[in-house]
Amino acid sequence: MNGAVQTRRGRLQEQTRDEIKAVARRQMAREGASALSLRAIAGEMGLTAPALYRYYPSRDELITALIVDAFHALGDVLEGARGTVVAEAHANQFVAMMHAYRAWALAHPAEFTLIYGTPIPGYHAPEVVTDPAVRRSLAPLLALLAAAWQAGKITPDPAYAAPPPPLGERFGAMLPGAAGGRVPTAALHVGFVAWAHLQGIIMLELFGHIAPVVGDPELFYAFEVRVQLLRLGLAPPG
Amino acid sequence: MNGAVQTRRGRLQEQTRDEIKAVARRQMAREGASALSLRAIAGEMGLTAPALYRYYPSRDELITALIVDAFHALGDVLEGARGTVVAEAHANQFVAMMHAYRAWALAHPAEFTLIYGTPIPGYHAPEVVTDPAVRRSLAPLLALLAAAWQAGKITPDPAYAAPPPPLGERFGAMLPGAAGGRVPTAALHVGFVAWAHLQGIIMLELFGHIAPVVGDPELFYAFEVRVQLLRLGLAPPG
DNA sequence: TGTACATCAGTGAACGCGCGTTCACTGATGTAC
DNA sequence: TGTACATCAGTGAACGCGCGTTCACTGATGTAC
Repeated sequence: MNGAVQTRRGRLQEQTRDEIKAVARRQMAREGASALSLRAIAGEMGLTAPALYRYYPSRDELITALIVDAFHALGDVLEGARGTVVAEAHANQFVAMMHAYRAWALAHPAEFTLIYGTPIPGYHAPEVVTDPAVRRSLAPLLALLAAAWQAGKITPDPAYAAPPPPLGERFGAMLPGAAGGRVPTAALHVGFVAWAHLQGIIMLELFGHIAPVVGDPELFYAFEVRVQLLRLGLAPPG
Repeated sequence: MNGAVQTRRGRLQEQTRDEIKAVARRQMAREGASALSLRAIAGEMGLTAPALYRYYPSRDELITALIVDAFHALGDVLEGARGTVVAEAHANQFVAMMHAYRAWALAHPAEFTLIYGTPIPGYHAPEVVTDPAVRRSLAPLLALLAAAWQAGKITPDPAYAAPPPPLGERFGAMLPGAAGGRVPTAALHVGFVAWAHLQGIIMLELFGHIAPVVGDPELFYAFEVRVQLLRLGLAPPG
């Protein structure tokens, strides 16, 4: 019985699947996410295109795998950044995570574009597969939010004191079941907006719309990260 | 001499060029900006592909024309929205313009994506041609900012009181020569950030990352527009 | 330990498709005298 | 007003390319007795 422990062939399969994804990522980095081509990947691996069908049933499923991987990579990076800062320094954790977020996006533009850029024409991601990956990617940020709230370190910007009720209801569902200390709507709202703000700026920077205006995108971004600390009411780091 | 006044053939030329662009826009709306194809456009017009070379020397030049048009369309929409509100009501103008901005993006996702989405692989926009169009698209917003400042209606959020010097220098160059009443750095900074914020949210919404979280993107956006009024220190509309 | 058999990775040819661009051409439209 | 000529829009065939996917196949790897 070839049960939980992997058989030799199984290991090789997985290894090749990983190599395919690695080559695909390299190729996306060069040509952009939408230029992904099975033939080119196979060529670079010294294989013929049909061989790839042993590993992925279609181009779309390969794309899905790359998307899932990208979300997980982002989540790992955020978690890693959080780990470099002592647990009590919530503001410093936020700063570290959001800088890691941007750094990852700049270092892996194709993967970032794959998950947050223009959807690839003709491809539609199966949400059942994608959804857990999305959640995982943002889990470290939500965990920080919940921890900081529980520690009494969050005082949402007054502008978010009373969001209209329909928004309030939805934000309540953001945190997984028992994830946090009943984080209130305003904190979730302002947290989501802070993420959207920085995420939006990163997209704009990546597509060339920030640098021409501000000159130094890194400095601009760092400033905005600190502004988000104010919005969250997290004391800025010393 | 076929001087400034157009010859008959010239008029027909321009008419056909416009039709090509219109068909291209329809096609982008269906298949996405990167699926733009000369053969498909020609087909839909009842022509063969080589015929298009009478009107555009290459696919890339057609794309450039579409980009320039999109920026101008956006600028026109903003200016139009501004015109629907009395000149003294700066806050109301801002609200009207930013809602028109989003409405245009949602109504013309392909054109919006063309100018603010993932760059089309293999295409690089000639900045000399593109740059004036970009400026034109944002001119109405900058004009509003300058007018509101001159009227003493702007009090930038304290967070933007003292941006780091390198940013300050750059923002000074945003306004064209004699455009405004010496709008100070802080106002330009907060204005640019307000634009980036809303622009980023629109991109996120368009690519499907807002609705799943907030339920009602329109409500969410309207809330954020009003928050930007606070950041600008523009009294919110009654 | 050795043999017979099943599994499976990878090949090579082919299908049918679409792409941008070039070229020599036809036939209609406009111009000059 | 009529004729000769130049201009130019559009055609059809072709070039060379790349794509995802299918199919019957070969040959190596692993398995069972």
